[in-house]
Amino acid sequence: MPRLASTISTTATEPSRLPDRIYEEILEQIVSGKFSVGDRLPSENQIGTEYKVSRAVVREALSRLAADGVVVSRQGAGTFVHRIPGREFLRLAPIGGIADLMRCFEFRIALEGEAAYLAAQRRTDENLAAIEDAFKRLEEANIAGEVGVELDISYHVAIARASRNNLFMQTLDALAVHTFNGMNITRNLSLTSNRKRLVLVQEEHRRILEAIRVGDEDLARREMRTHIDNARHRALGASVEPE
Amino acid sequence: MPRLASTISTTATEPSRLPDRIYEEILEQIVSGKFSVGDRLPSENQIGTEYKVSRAVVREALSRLAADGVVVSRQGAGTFVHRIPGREFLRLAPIGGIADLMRCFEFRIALEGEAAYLAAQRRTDENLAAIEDAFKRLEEANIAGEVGVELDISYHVAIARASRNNLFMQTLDALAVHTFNGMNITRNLSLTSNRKRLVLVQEEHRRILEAIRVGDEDLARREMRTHIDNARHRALGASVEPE
DNA sequence: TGTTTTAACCTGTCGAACAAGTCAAGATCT
DNA sequence: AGATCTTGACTTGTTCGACAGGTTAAAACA
Repeated sequence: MPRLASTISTTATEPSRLPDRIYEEILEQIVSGKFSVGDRLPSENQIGTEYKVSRAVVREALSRLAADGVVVSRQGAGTFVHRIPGREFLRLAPIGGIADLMRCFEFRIALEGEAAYLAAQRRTDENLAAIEDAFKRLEEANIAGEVGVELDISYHVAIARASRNNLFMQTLDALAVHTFNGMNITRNLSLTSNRKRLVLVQEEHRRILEAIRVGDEDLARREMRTHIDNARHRALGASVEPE
Repeated sequence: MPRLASTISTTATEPSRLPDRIYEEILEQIVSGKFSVGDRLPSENQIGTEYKVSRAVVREALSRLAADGVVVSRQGAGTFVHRIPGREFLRLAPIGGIADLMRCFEFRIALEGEAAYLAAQRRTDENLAAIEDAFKRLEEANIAGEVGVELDISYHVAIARASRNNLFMQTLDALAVHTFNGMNITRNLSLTSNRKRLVLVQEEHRRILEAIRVGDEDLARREMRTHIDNARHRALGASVEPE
């Protein structure tokens, strides 16, 4: 049975009420993987001793975690981990052939279009810097003549992150293999058949980035949807017509 | 200054822990309009006296309401109403509080809007019949004064199915499980008190259904997005601007 | 060996006490 | 007379101890 850490975090953003601190400490321990679903937490008295707070404070924190569905308490037995937030809520079945790939593009148009909209609305300077960094790395891969699929994914993930809604991030993660295949096709073909195409793709990336930079939400959404729709056509043009 | 009601609800579905009961009682009072934003609640001791519970129980309940953003407590001054959620909030019993609920709504607007678009484009006669069946069942539940979360989900799932893209289905299915896992379904009864709202929601459902029937893709998307956005506002209600 | 009992431990609740903070009324100053 | 300061009552935040009700594993019993 893992023990909770024995000191309260001293980061500058910690809340001022003790129950709020203990809530976040315990939550962090659970999210970071120290406990699995079904594991029993230390007793209220033990937590109070470790963190040098009274049992009432611990109870408030645990009460909130219970309300969040993260733990369940059973009188006499203890408090158990019930659900770990932030863990992936979605696992997608493996895709089949071309038709599935097309469906994946279609899904990404909805998902990433909206993520770009929210990114334009909410991005922080850090978020923007991460997108710019990914864009720059893509630029370098283009110049070096490398495929850069993973860099392309990084660019898209940075935008999903800037949406500041983890559901978008997690869904994109679940789509990773599907996304990889789609990007792999389009970037390989662009490399081998037409360098002009890479320039075009990067221009689309640049347009999305600019819309997010200036905070034009509708434009960001539109540019992202167009970009993925174009990618769909690029992949489609390279393959046999689907059923 | 209005006083809280002096008895604990005796409905069959009340939670078993006292702090949970007090939480719901106070929340119900706030949602039902007994307090306005900025109003001060009775003191902890007063609430404890009225409900015949100890102050520790009251504190746990208020701590949760504070975490939901519904109240703010100032040491020495009292506890004040900060935000009044809509009635829908009572039903949804957000896991992780208001912020998580908002993220979920946001995500659904993106995905279900697009699913409705594709459903309008692609639905078969069978798909349409399934949506109509779900709609009819919702109608019957409304007439009978029952509220079926599962029926509502069924309606939305039937539309996602008509998109004929399994990624939408899988994702919304996972989201429903994620949202309702551990959800407190005990507040369904609160919804029966507002028939006007049920009529309004069902009209929105009907509009989506019609758009899908006639194959108007953009209208279907728009109506679905509006429907979920409205649901968001019904849940979150009027509020003081967040920090 | 299977069943029952028991003791240690756990969460749920209560109540008292003290610390820190708020705020309005009264006292004091200009 | 108006502005400022002081004070006391009240409030929330936290600690502590006690008891009630429940769990569970070990010990006792048949």
